[in-house]
Amino acid sequence: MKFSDQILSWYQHNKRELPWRKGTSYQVFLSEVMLQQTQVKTVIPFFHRFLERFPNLSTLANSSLDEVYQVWQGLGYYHRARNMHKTAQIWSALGRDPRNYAEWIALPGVGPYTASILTAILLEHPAAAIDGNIKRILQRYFGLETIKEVKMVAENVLPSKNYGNYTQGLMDLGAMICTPKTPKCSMCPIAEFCKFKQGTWMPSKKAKNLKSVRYGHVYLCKKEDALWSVKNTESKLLKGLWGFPLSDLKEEEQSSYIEVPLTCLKGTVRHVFTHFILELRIWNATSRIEDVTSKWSNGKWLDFQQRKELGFSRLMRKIEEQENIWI
DNA sequence: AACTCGTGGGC
DNA sequence: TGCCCAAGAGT
Repeated sequence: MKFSDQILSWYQHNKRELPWRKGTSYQVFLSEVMLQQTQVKTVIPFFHRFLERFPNLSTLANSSLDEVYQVWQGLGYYHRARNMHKTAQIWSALGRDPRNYAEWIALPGVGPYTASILTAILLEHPAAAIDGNIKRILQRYFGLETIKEVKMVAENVLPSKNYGNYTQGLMDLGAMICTPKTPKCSMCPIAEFCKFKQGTWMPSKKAKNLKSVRYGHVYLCKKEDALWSVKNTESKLLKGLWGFPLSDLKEEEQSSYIEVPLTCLKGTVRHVFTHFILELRIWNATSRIEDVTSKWSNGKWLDFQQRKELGFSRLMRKIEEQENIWI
């Protein structure tokens, strides 16, 4: 049996029931954006929450970007929220669904993978989507090294129909059987001719990435029940989200960034990002309200209830959670 | 072409 | 625990 037929046959009997399968084009699109670099299990609650707030394309297109950030908060990679909002407006103005790969990939936040899989699932046109799962399966099965080889093979093994099911079949196989660590080869429908299973191919080792630490300071100023809060419009990291006044980040530990005698250190917080570790010192800067509010002048006094209505990053929520202890 | 961009699952 | 890495895209 052909490679693609084995995948299709396995998928028919083993597919996962996921909330976006058999959904509208808008729902499938939303799921694909949320799933970029994010596990299915993490996405599911966010997916439902998002649809509750923005049930269809036009409600999203007509919303404000801040509302989108509010619903997206905690999911990470916030440029996705920004691009989704833009794409919704373009798509909504178009008045119909994109008709092919070129129209999909022209949209902000839609790259080669997302454009391919939407073309396959929604249009049933041939398109070789390559994500982490599919790359891993093809590399193992055919013993491939470079991404160039993977792309060629992916095109060559495409079926002649059922492109959506075939692609999702590969994804499910990658997520459930052909996992990165300890794949379940005994349950795999294509183990017989797999070069990895046969032991004739092994993945090349990756250089391990050493995560550097960056240091900074967060300043909490309290007035009655409110904390001085600012929206990040400057740095790309956590852009568009709200938080508390944050110093520039440095490679070395440093004394307080603003030149005032802050003596009331309340604690530290460590937060792990993809490419670095952030360590912040948290200050009670209430005695320096003037300094802080003039340096971060575009802020607001927000109480707990008001902050709940805005998009805060997980990092800032972590700090906020312990506010009562610290202040 | 590397870097940047979040957060949490899972082992 | 610390570490890899997840349905990648933009620059």
